[in-house]
Amino acid sequence: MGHGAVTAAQDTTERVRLDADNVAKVATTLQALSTPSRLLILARLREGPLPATELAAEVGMEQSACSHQLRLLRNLGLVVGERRGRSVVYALHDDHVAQLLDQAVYHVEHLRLGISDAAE
Amino acid sequence: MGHGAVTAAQDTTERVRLDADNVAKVATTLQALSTPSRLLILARLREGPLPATELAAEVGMEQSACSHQLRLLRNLGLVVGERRGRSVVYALHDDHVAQLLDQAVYHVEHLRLGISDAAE
DNA sequence: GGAACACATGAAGACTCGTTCATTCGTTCA
DNA sequence: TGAACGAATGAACGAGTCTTCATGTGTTCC
Repeated sequence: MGHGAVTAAQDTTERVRLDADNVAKVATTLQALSTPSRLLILARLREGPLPATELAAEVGMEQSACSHQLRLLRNLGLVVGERRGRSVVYALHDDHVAQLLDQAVYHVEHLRLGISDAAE
Repeated sequence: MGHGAVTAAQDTTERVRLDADNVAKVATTLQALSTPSRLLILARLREGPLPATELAAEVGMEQSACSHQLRLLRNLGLVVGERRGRSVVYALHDDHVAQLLDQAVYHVEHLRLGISDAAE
């Protein structure tokens, strides 16, 4: 069963390792999760694959805007798109993506927050 | 228990829930982890509390730049700063922050990547 | 009080990002 | 082939972000 994969940073994991190389990669990847639109896209795809147009409709974006973000997510290896007829069906690339999503949401929701948010 | 699909973050977790309200909060918080400078700051603090100036030195930032980012992280509730003499000692606010960091790094490192990164 | 240190803050500039608009490419079907 | 649909692309504009420079606030010690 779970050979740790899930509980992720727990037993499998070493320390938080951030060599100057990794930092950029991690930052870039996490930036993909740092915008409402992309977050909605990923959350929707987490429930299952979907053609681009339907996806755009469900997250309330214009087709073009959604396509731009999908390209970004594709380039980062977070989602994949496969042609099926005249549609392109998108899906999460990995289970790591799904877990990253889940855990991120989980921890953010459970942060003891005195958040002001307005960081001006 | 395992109602399948998710496995999410541990067993405590429900589905990935992203109401329009949460999305903004999650996105904003994750954005704090989406920049090399802040990622380095958090990673350093994960090893233990540190006065602001030493922190800035260790991550190779100017005092001012570091202070700006620390304010942002403080406003998000990710770090806390406590005055001790003429120094202000910073630390991660929560264990959730530490785990979020660890798991994010873990998953990003393990993503099966055909990443191009250059997203143009 | 005044000097020296530690940190915070404001303003400004370069840069990046996300959206929209218009157009192009690819596929299906009559 | 040509019309219609689905998706990708490029240019461009407004908005936000991160850093630097200069200055302000708070604290310690003489």
